[in-house]
Amino acid sequence: MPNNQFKKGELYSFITGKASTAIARRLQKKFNNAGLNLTIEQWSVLYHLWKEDRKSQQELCNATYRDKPSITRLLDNLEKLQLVKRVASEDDRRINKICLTKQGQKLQEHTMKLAEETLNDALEGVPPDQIDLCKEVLQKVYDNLK
Amino acid sequence: MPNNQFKKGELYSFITGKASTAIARRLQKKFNNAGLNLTIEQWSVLYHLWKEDRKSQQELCNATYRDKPSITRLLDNLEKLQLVKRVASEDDRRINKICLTKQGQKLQEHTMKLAEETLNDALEGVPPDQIDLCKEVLQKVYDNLK
DNA sequence: TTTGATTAGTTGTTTAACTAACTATATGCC
DNA sequence: GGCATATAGTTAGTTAAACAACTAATCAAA
Repeated sequence: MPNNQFKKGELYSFITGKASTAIARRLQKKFNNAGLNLTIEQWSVLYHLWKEDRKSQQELCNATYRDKPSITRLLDNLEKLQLVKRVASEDDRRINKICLTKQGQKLQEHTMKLAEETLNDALEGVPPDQIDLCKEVLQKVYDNLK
Repeated sequence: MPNNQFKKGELYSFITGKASTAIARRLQKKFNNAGLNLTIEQWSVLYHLWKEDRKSQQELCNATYRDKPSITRLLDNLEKLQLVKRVASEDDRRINKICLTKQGQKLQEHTMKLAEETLNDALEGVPPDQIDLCKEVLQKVYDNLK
C-alpha cells in the first residue's frame, strides 16, 4: 500500500470530521452548561426558522441538507419541546408550514450568542482572509459533489 | 438581531456540516455501489487498524475522535461482520487488542481506492496550496477547541 | 374526468453519537 | 496485605442519520 494513500486518509479525516465535530461538541456543551435543553441539530433547524418563519418541511430539508425523515423526526422533537408548531397550508394541504412558538422565538438571542462565542473560540488566531479561503474551498468541495 | 450573527451562522454551517457530510455520503455511496456492506464509521476504524494492527480500544478512541461507548459498538458490529477480533491482552487483562481478520485485511486496497477517488472528486479544481491552507485552518480550529 | 405521475410528509429499521452508570483490572500508598 | 484511585471497557437510554416503503394530496394529459 503506497504511503500516499494514508496521507490522503489524513486529509480525509480533517475534512470530514475533526474540526466540524469539535465545533458542534463545543456548542452543545455551551447549551448544556446554560441549562438549554436543545440539541445542535434542533438548533440548526430553529436557526433557519429565525431567518424566515413558516417554511415548509421540504424547504427545511434543503436549508439544512437533511432528508425528509430526518426533518420529520427533528420537528417531532421540537414540537414536543413546544418550540415549533406544524400548521397545515391552506393553499396546498400536503404542506406543513412550520411556525415558531413564543418559546421558540425566545431562544434565538441567547443561542445565537453562544454560537458566535463558539465560532470566535474556534477561529481564534486565524486571519480573516484564511477563513474566507477555507470557506471557499469547502464550498467548492460541496459543489463538486452535488 | 444584527445581521452579522446570521453571517456567522452561515460560516458555522460551512464548517460543521455541508462539505464534510457531502464527502462522507459520496464515499458511502461508492461502498454501496460496490456491494461493500460497510459503513463509513466502520471504515474509519479499519483505516487506523490497517496502519497498525493490535491497537487497544482506547487507542482507537483517540485515533478516531470517538468516545469509548462508540468504539465498543462499532467493534461489536465489525466483529459481527467478522472483520476484526477482540483479543485480550496478556500484559493487562483490562485491555482488548483489536486484530484484523483476513477478511478485514482484504478490504483495505479496494476501499482505500474508493476513498482516494472520493477525495479526488471532492477536491477537483482546488489548487494544492489552497488544500494545504484549508487543512491548516481546520487543524487550528481543532487545536483551539481541544 | 379519470388515470398516471409527481410531490409532501410519515413510519419502520439499522447504525451511530453522547451521557451516565456500571464492572473488572491494575496501581499506588499506607 | 488492604484500601483508595485510576484505567479499560460495557450497558442502558435518548437523539439523530440514512434508506426503503408507505399514505395523501396535487397536477397533467388523454
